This record gives sequence, structure tokens and C-alpha cells, in this order.
Amino acid sequence: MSRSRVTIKDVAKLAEVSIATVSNVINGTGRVSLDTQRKVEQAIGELDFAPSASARNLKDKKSSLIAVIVPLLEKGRLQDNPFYWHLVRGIEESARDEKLHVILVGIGPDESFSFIREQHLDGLIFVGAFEDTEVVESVLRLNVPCVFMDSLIDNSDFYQVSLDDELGGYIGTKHLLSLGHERIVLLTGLLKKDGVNYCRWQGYRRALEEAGVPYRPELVYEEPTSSLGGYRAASRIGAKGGGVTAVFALSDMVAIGLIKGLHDLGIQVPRDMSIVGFDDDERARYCIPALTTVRQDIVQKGRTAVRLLTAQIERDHSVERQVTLGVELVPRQSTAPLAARVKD
Amino acid sequence: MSRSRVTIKDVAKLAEVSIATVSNVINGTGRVSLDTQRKVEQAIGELDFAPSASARNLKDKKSSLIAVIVPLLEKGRLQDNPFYWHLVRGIEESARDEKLHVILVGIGPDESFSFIREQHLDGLIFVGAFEDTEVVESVLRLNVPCVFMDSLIDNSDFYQVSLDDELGGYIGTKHLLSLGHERIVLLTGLLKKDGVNYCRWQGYRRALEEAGVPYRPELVYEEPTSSLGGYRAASRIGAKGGGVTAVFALSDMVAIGLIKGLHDLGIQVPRDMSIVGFDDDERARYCIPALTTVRQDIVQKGRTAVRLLTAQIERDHSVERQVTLGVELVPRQSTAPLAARVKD
DNA sequence: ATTACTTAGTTAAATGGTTGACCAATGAAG
DNA sequence: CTTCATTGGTCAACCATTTAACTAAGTAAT
Repeated sequence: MSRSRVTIKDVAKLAEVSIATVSNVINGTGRVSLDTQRKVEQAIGELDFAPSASARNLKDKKSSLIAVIVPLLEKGRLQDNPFYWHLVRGIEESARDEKLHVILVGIGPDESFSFIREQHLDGLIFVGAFEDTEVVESVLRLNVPCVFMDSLIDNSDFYQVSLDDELGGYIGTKHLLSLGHERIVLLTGLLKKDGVNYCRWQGYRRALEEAGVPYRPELVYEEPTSSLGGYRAASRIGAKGGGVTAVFALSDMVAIGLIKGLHDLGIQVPRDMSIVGFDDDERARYCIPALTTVRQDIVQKGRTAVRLLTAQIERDHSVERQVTLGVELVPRQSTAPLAARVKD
Repeated sequence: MSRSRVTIKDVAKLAEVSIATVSNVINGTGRVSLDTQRKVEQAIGELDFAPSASARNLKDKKSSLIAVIVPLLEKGRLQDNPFYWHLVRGIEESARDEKLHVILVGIGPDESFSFIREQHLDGLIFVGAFEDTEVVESVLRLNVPCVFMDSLIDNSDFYQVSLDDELGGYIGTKHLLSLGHERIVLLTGLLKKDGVNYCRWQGYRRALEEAGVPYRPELVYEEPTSSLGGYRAASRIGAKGGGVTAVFALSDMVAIGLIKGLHDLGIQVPRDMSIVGFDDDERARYCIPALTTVRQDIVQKGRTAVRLLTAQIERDHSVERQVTLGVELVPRQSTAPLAARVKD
């Protein structure tokens, strides 16, 4: 009794009406008397019928599916910053409210977009900077609603949601400067043009300049964004002679590895070294010492992306194309005045 | 020039063949001469054609989509343990290898399965224990390949991937016992029958029993699984008079909150209190002190789930239905012999 | 009584592919 | 010269739905 899927036809037969009527009942379209409506609903219930999305999609040229597109790391591996979970979470939650579903797609540099083109996706959210302009172009050819996140493409036609990264870099640096630090290492991930790190780096420079502190390129460490990267950077940073008294890590994940690394070297935070992170994920709050960091609301970022997407889907042109979310310095225990150091 | 989607017909026309031939070229089916093949491929390239997944799905009654189904917290919110990211990551990576795509679905208690039933999903991965047996039953009616993860349903017909949670509870507890601790708090999430915590709790009891240490129900704290939950538990645990010298937290996330809470109370880990976590996520390694924990390979768990799913999809009955992954104690700095405490 | 409008429903085309059945042409074997 | 197989390709049915166009019947207006 491998009964195949119940179709609208079966329902029609049982309810003794045409399939068009069943369709009308389901969608609340057309004209149906209350009587037939009930008959049909009864039949649907009895047969436990669910309309086929494929058939409907084919007709409507849509799918109620949106894709979150994340660039892959090497070897087809997805980004491993668990921070992404919060992003995806925000997206899924908002999408669910809009009766959309989220499909997660990792995409590599060589990978083709075939999948994305074959599905009739209702929308695309690109996360992060795609170096390949080719990617962007082939996407635009698809004529599908898109939102670019954290990818600072200079084109006001694009829907984009980003963070005020420059300001984030600025306030984090300024905080350290105001505590008297001057030799501040910037521990950043890849400084891709149009990427978030690049902007934060600019904020860092602006703060230095404003404070009259010379910018030293040798204090900018470009490391992979991982806790291990932070951990490893500790020895370079902690080395005598550098005179470094503070570090601004552009990810909490990195900052946490760094603190651990310094700790293992016997360098105390914040007594010997002040640390500022970026993101304010949960780890920052529960870290010892609690991490001073530049907060962004990543869940909100995801929600905003969905909002920009649905605006496009519904052709609501009243919605702004570019949203820049704010940042906020969250002072905690990982930073201290330089003076404290002099005392010891 | 809002050119509508290019279809197989357009390609056929351009290549001067029938649509059947185009389809054959695309799928490598039927018989096509090298010459026509080239002609068709040329046309496909020229028109930038991508076959419609909806149409294909309709015919094939499949979608190349699998769903990861996660039970929602209150108010439609997704689980917020970033640990889920690694799970999803493992699933996505493996699915990609199998040319499947992953759709993330949060499902609430009242929520209907309509979406899941409407899409012709190729497979379903259920994460966590669903209390509702109704859910499970309605899933089975769908006749779709399913894998249950961390949901210890006692039915050997089901494909399940789980962890040796009982052993995890056992080795974590045993580790503390072997260090001389006897009053060991078990800091657990909800103790749902068939849930992972329940099994770990059993392992905890077995270890106590084996060591001849009486089981005290008042040492089992059932708290929400969050860092904040752990943080808050600190004051109860640290209270004088209890004589508690060690805590086994069934999630690193909770353990980290706990350590912070204890730290804020001036209780030092491991000198005053030994802590064991569970999961071994990255936070455990970079926490101060580094967290002794029971390791599970969550990415592997995700990969295994996909393997069990594809086995079902491909009707490969040689694959085992139940996979139980191993656990491993990772001793770090958050645990110390009880003797150390006596000394101070 | 004719016309016109509603109401409730049906019919059939269309969506974009896949696929088994069929066919024509060629060559080989008997 | 038939018979048969092989090659290369076409035809048309089918998948499950939506929807525009149509019909049939009843009612209201002229």
C-alpha cells in the first residue's frame, strides 16, 4: 500500500467537484458556496491533503525560499565563527514571519551559481564581501531580489545592510586612546577592500590621527579570524621591546584567543595589556576578564536583511535601499588606563 | 526587455532540435550524436539557460532539499546556543557533497507541518527531542527519509544519530570522583525522558553508585541551558554549607557562565571548585581556566546524519540505522584534586 | 418575454521539464 | 532481397497545480 501522494484530483473526486473548485477553496479565490467549501474542506481533512509546492512553484514562478549565501573557506568548509548562527537565526526568524523559508548555501570561488539559478528563489542574502565581481554580476542577471550584507559595494542601486564599521573602528580605538594608550595593535582579519575590516581599519586610523598619534603600519596584524589566530598573535604582541600596551581585535573570537595567549605568557589583562574586541557575542560577557568590545546586533542585522528582501519581493519602493546599523562601545574589564601599568 | 526566463524550448529552437534532445543532452540520457550535443551546448551557453528546478521536481517528485528541523524556544525564537552552527555546518558541508541543499526550519509545538509536507523534501533531520509524539507520527506518515538526532526514541526502525550520552555523564562524573570530589552538583538542562540530559544524568548516577557515593537529588540543578543560567547558578552552588566542591555542567555554555559567576563571587576555579563541561566547543579551550570537558564532535554528528539520510534516499540498506558517536574526556585546567582545596 | 446581471461552478490551457514509446535511416547478416 | 539490430532523434503523455474563459441557472430589471 505504497499509496502515492494525495493530489488535488483525489480531493475533487471525493468532494464531487472539479479540481478548479478545490483550488479555489484552498486559495480563497473564485466563487464557492459555503456548502461546497465545507464539502471540500472535509475531503481535504479526510485525505490529509497537502498541495504540492513544486507544482505551485512551477505555475507561480516562485518558491517561498530565500537563500543565505556564505562564501566558503578553503576546501569547501563553511565559516566556523559560531557568530554566524545568530545571523542565520535572525534571518530564519524573520523569514518565518513572512512565510519564507531559508536555505543555507556555501559558495566557493570556483563554484557555479547553477543551483541558485535553477531554483526559483524568491530572494538572496549575500553575506560578506565577494571578491569576484563576476559573482555579483551573474547574480544581477538573475533578476532576483538581493541583499548584500557586510559587503560595502559602492552602488546605491543595491540593497545593502551593513554596520557602521568605520565608526566601530573609531570608537574602539578612541576608547583605548582615552585611557592613555598609544601603541595600539590592530588585530584584524583580511583587509579586503569593501570588506568590514577595511572600514574598521579606517576608523582606527581616523581615531589615531584625531588624537595626534602617528599611524604605524607595523602595528597592524593581519591574521586569520579565529581564536587560534588570536592565541598565536599573543607572543608577537607580548614580545618585549614593542612597547605595545593595547590591542584592538576586530572580532571577539580573536580577542578571546588573544587573552588566553597572553594569559599563558603571564601577561595580565588589563594590567599589562588592554584589549578591545568587536561584536559583543556572548563570550565577551562571560570571558575573564569580561571583554570590552564594540557591540553590534547581529540578529538585528539578519532581520533587517529579510526586511529589505521582502520589500523588494513586494515591490515596496518606500523602503530604503541601504541600512547601516549602529555600533556601541561596551566597556568591561579588559581595558584599563595606561597609568595602572606604570604603577606596577 | 523584461525577458522572461529562458526555457528548454528556446534552447531547442535555437539549436534546431526537439526539446527531448535538449533534455537528453542536459541529463546525459538517451542517444545524442556528438554533433547535436555540441550544437545544444552552444545554444545553452548562448541563452544562459538553467533548467527550472520546479518543473523537474514536479516530475521527479523530489527537490534535492533536505530540512534541518529544530524545535523552537518560546515565542518562535530559535535555539540560541551557537553550538548549533557547527551542527548545521557539518550538515551543510556533507549535503553539498551529495548535491543536496539544506533548509533550516524552526518548528514550534503548535506549528503545523504543512510546509514540510508541501515541499517534496528529500529528507528530514530532526534535532533534539520532540516531546510531541504526534509530531513524530505525522512525520512518519509523510514517508520521507528521516534522521533523528539526539532524540533517543526507543524504536530500532528509526534512523538515529546520537551520542553515547550515558557514557559522557559517566566519564565526566568519574573524573571528578577520581579527583576526590564527592559532593558534585549536576547542572543540567531540562531532564526530558528520551533527551540527552536524561541519559547523561543516568551516567552521573552510575558513576556515583560505582564509587559508592550516595546520590543526592538536591545536587541536581535543572536550569535553562544558557550562560546566564550558569552564571545565576553560581550563587546557589557557592553558598556556604552545601559543601559542594565540584560541578558537572552538561553544556560548556553553562559551564562558562558558571565559572564567571563563581569568579565574581571570589570563588576560584579549580582551587575552590572544580568544573567539568560538556561539548568541547571552542570556548572551552580558550576559557580561563581552560575548561575540562566531555568532548563530542558535533560537526561529525551533522555529517553522520546526512550519511544516514542519503543511505535512505538511495535505498542502501547496508547502512546501520543507529549510530552512536563516542565521547572523550578532555582534561584541562578547571578541575583539580580535592586535596588542593584542603591545603589552602 | 427578453435582456442583463449574479452566482457557482467547470473546462482547458499553461507552467517547464522528463521519459517511454515510437520512427526513420543505415548497415550487417542470412 | 528480406530480416534484424543499431543509431539518432522526435512525439506526446505526464507531473500537480492555477487561472482565464466559459457555461448554466437563477434572479432582477425593462
